[in-house]
Amino acid sequence: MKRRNTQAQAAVLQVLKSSDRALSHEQLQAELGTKVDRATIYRVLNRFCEDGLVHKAMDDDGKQYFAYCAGCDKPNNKHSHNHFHFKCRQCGKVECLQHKMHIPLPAGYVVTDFNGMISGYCNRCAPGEA
Amino acid sequence: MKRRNTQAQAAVLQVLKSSDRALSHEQLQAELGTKVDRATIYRVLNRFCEDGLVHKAMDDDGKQYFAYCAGCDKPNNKHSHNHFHFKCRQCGKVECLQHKMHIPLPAGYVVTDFNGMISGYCNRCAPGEA
DNA sequence: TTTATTATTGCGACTTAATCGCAATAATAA
DNA sequence: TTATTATTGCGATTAAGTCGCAATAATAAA
Ligand SMILES: [Mn+2]
Ligand SMILES: [Mn+2]
Ligand SMILES: [Zn+2]
Ligand SMILES: [Zn+2]
Repeated sequence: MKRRNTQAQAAVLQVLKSSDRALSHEQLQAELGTKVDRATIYRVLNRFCEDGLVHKAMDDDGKQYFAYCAGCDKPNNKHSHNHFHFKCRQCGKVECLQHKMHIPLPAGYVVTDFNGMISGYCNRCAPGEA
Repeated sequence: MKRRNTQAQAAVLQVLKSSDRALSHEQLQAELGTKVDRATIYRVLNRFCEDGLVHKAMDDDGKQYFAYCAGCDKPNNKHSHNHFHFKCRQCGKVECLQHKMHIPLPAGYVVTDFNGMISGYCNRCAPGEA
């Protein structure tokens, strides 16, 4: 299956690239308007994930967020998403955290994917920040 | 709202306590049979989570798994779930990993929840383990 | 013990997020 | 140009979890 350069993909990628945070399908749809179909957005995002162009993060509620791969680790030239994401319970922002993780696994275990999400309040929304 | 001791809760808790892994709603229902209703299981689990008796972990597919709180951290006597979970793509097992995490956050950020899930292959299922 | 209070349950309907089938469209190759 | 097929649009469908509400049962009060 060779990939083609399409309008829909370009549009989705452009939105992701110019965002400083991870976006939900909902948010992407809002940006794209009627230009791209709902199901298409999902399919495009999944393809981007397969290709390692974008990564996905699940929140506590089982909703997925997508971010363009910018600061991702590449140990021996293999793309890896070993960083956490932070979701603010107040403003809803989801952002990639810088810190790279390494989790010690039991012997014989093999990692294929990593999903880390921390929920809480960002600096703007933190309570007691009168 | 004061809690009551009910059949349903006792049954669910017993299954969770006697399991060495985190269980999905589906798996719990299978264990419990017709003894406890579907919606009740969900409600019981949510109550257990609120009470800090049990913790929840999301997998890549947005499906939740529940584990009885055994080896959880308690910094200054406050329950905290700062450990990862491992889900085997082959056998489906979800287990709590021992290692406790501490993620450095930007200044002013406040954590309320933590969800970490690693996917891959367990020692039994790892490919190339002929 | 009996009665009252209300947390909890069972059941079906509902919501939300995401996927799927399939015919139509449009990138790319021939 | 024409052919090939990856991709799209659209509606239907799935899957996981929640909700409303009347019935039930755990606890407290009498
Ligand atoms: Mn990445
Ligand atoms: Mn715990
Ligand atoms: Zn915020
Ligand atoms: Zn396994």
